[in-house]
Amino acid sequence: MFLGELEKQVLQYLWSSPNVDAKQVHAALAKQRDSSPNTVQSALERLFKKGLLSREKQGHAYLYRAKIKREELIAKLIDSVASDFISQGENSLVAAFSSVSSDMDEGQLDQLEKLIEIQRSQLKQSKSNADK
Amino acid sequence: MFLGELEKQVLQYLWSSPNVDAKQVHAALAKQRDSSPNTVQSALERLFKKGLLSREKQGHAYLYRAKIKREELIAKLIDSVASDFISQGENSLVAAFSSVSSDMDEGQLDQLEKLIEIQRSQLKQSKSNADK
DNA sequence: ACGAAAACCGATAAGCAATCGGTTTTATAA
DNA sequence: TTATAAAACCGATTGCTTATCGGTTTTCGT
Repeated sequence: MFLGELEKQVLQYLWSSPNVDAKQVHAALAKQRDSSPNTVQSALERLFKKGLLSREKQGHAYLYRAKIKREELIAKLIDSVASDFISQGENSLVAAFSSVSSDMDEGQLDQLEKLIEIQRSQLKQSKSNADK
Repeated sequence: MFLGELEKQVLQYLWSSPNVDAKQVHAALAKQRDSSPNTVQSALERLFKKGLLSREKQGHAYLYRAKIKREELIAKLIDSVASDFISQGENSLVAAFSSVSSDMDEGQLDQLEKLIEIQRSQLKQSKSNADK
């Protein structure tokens, strides 16, 4: 999955302001880039076709929302670039991590361990919910 | 940074067999893809220009080697896709992992924690070396 | 210095994002 | 209900990048 520059900016904006129409997106992006309203429209349509946005008509215009959370998208992107180099069987997410970890210092490793703990407790949580 | 399909295959092969010339790369890739020798040449040149390969003349031909380890490349790719969505100040690698961790199960989290330990001991190692 | 081998150049095709003008569709207000 | 303004949609164009190779130039060894 590849995203162009404008598409990324659109997504960023939609995460911060969900349910906006093309006009509003264009207005918001005016500070960063000088594209015509139609160009922004096209990017929204492209993202919609790619399944990254949902939309709902409101009067004349569609209101767009990101269909995926920022973190989920990043995870997907990571998986897509990493899995090209990771063979079947290897777990690509863990393997990807082992690729990255060599650039980390102690503080970062600490943070990471905290994240793991958080993740563990969330798993416990959803497990007990599943058990009713 | 974006790599095409042939470029990825070339890199993969060079990791498994460093110091080979274009002819050998072409021969090796014949099983996976039906490209002319010149096409493979071009891919090698492109990768060389991108700084991903080094080479050294041996007789008529250059022998190519990957300039970067597989893990390092994956780490770079991850950083490049993730940093687009991560603001200054956030540490993008750790943030990227927080994005990925929600897709992980307990076993993966365990593996991950082991990797962190390994990484920690390597840091200690290089630290004591630095202290002479 | 000759000839074969390999590198390099240039042209072409294909795919995709960005661009935006122009046309069609559509929601509302008269 | 129909006119009209707003927005969606379509199509063409540009620019960038990989893949593709044929053909030419360079280069090394004999």
